[in-house]
Amino acid sequence: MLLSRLAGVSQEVAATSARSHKIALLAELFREAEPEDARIVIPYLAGRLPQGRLGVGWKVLSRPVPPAAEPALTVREVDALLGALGKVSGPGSQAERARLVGELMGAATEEEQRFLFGLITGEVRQGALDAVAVEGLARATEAPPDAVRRAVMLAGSLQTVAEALLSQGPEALERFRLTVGRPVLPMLAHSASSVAEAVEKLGACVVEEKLDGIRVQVHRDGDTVRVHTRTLDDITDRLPEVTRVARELPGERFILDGEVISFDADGRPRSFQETAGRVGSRVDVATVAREVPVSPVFFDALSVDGRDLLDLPFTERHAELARLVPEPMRVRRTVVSGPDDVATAETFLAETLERGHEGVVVKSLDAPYSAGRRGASWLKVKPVHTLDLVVLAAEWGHGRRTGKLSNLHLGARTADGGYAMLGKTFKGMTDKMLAWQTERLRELAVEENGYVVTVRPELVVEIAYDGLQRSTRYPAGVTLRFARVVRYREDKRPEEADTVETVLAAHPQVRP
DNA sequence: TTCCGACAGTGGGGTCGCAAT
DNA sequence: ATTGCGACCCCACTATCGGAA
Repeated sequence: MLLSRLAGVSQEVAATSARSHKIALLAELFREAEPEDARIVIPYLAGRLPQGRLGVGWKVLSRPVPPAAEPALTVREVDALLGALGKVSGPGSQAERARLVGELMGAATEEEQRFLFGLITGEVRQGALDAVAVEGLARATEAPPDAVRRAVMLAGSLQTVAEALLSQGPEALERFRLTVGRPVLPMLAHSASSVAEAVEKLGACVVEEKLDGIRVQVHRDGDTVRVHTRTLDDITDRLPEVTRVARELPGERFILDGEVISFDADGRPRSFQETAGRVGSRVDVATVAREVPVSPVFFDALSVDGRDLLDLPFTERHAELARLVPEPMRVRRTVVSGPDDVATAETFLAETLERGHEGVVVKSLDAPYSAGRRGASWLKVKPVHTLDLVVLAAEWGHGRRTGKLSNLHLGARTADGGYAMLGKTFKGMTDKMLAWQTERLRELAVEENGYVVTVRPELVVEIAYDGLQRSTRYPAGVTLRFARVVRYREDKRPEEADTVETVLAAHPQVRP
């Protein structure tokens, strides 16, 4: 198949807003693809590269290359070139990668260049990623969409399932079963604004502490242990403690779901930054493991002794977990009988926060383990802090926010009458707010430099955030975690905004 | 007809590792 | 040694479509 056909469909998909039409367009192309092309075409149209990241980014791709006049590239040629690109390493590799990119781009037409750029930078922006591609694939092969989704969850990738489906038809789906050693997509939680709201939605439920660490899926098959992240990367080698723990548990074959986190000498959780830094270290793991040891804490069991537990209610999965994993290595929890018993949940949340944790996850007692779309049976609840800050500058947006001032630079007052920037946010704005702030900030503009428009510090905005963290980037030595706009405070003058001092005082455990 | 779940898009900060300067 | 870049961790929120109620 020619790359130009693919790039053309991608454009068509981007041009329509109707999901049903996107699915129809994708299905048509998938039907055309030869089985050998499917391996490439499916992920490309889902906006991903089969070989993952390449070590090539926006910087290298932005160098202009004269486009080819006529489309001639096949998807298989592109795949071969990108495969070679991903393997380049060592001294001189950046130049070699740039050369290969130039070669590829020079063989592509203008439309193909645009598509390749989006594909490699991960910004396809056609309004159709995995979920829509799954629908298209189901349509093309006449397989039930739910069965395809489940197979994708079990295979951990759309690509594997697509290849099997297109070459063997719908019967191929039955071969995708839960297998110890092969990671599956993890079940995720939605958000609720209070435990009362969460318990109201779920009825009888269990409330578990939410640890601020790294999600892990641990597979043990005899002496072999593998540890995977939320995105299914294999991080076994970085976590010798987890391997040791898994080998000592009284079971030969199992899959457990949990979190790794580092505790200090007093048993209090260290900051996310400390845990993440430790887990991210690949060099001299033995040393960092002594300095910042991590502990696995489990909350679910997907498979025990060859038994697939995915479709069992949570209560039964947890019973299996409890047989296998002793108390301190399980997440603390409490059972709540229903909305009449919210007080139990609230007390548990307060205690959990007191112990230094992030919040809680409220889970339905009878829900199966599912990464598919079965509604929200896990709901996380975290405390939200708010501040009144001053807009110091704003950045022009991209994509659907082109022409709008989007990303706000947020400042708190300092003792000397100035402002210290605490971070940025683009979250929480409605289209109406976006239009309004673009107008208003333009009036206040004093300087424009590339994407950044500096303004007179007059606009006060209420910001919600999850907590403070240390920063080397910002002048106060701290920054807001997950800042988002709540509303503009036109009733407030900048002199009434919060100060750096009050921000720091609200988070005594975080020091610059 | 209205409501609501699922999805895509829009980016945030931090840390690590590697190559280039 | 320091800097720049890319890969991955963590993540919130809104708009929109389309099926469920």
